[in-house]
Amino acid sequence: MIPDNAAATPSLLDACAPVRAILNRVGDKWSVLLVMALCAGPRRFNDLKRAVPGITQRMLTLTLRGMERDGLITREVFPTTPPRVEYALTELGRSLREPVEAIGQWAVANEAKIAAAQARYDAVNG
Amino acid sequence: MIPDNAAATPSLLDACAPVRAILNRVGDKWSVLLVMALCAGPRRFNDLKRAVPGITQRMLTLTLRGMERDGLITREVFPTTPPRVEYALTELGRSLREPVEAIGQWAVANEAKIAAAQARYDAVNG
DNA sequence: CTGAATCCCCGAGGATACTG
DNA sequence: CAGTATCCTCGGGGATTCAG
Repeated sequence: MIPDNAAATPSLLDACAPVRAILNRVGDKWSVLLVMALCAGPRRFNDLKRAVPGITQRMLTLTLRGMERDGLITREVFPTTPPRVEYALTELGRSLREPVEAIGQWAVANEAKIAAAQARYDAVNG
Repeated sequence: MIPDNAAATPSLLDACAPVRAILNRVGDKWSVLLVMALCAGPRRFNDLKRAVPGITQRMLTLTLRGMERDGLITREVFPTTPPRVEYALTELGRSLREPVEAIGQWAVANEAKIAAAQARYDAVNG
């Protein structure tokens, strides 16, 4: 529960509300992997399942649903037999790649520094 | 557990390993709020606790520890009575602000689109 | 004041089986 | 093929208490 003084300091938490919603998706392991998997073009359900090793059907469905709800991907059903469903990034979803890749490049660029810092920290502490 | 065919498709998951480590921190609610709280300058423990409404002592401690281990912040102890500990962003921590703010600006810029997409989705579905 | 330690709960998410 | 339904566990994280 938010304490009583929340109204006195709303700026930080409230201002970040929409940002955090995005961060929850961006920080989500499966979402990021799916965005990357969909960069090349539309893909089918089981195709994505194979492209993202380790994901379960459940999480694939849930993540795709969430991303579709956020308008990041589209879901197109072809009424064939067997059924066929294609997922594709929307313009919005593609535009998300840029800032996400900025984070990714920061991570790659500073990977060594972070590893060194961790090694230093672990050496001093247990 | 990663399935046996992990070795056959290592690129996607493995290439993202360091990135995901960062994303776990960037996507972390408390980490982001702490980075923002520390932007203005060094702050003390209880000062941060007040600045980030809703955070518990436990999570504040754990998050600060993690960020210190990653080399994002420094922890300086002043052997006074009562004890006094100041936390501050490192150069690395400050450099993280840029890509994080890129995400933030994307979120703000596309907030309306996302809300609209969600409203559309919710109108069609339950 | 700055933590460490403890308890506990709840929900994300994995495994499995079933359906249109 | 593309999901849905069900069960279950595992750990993140909140509340509380103790310590230096």
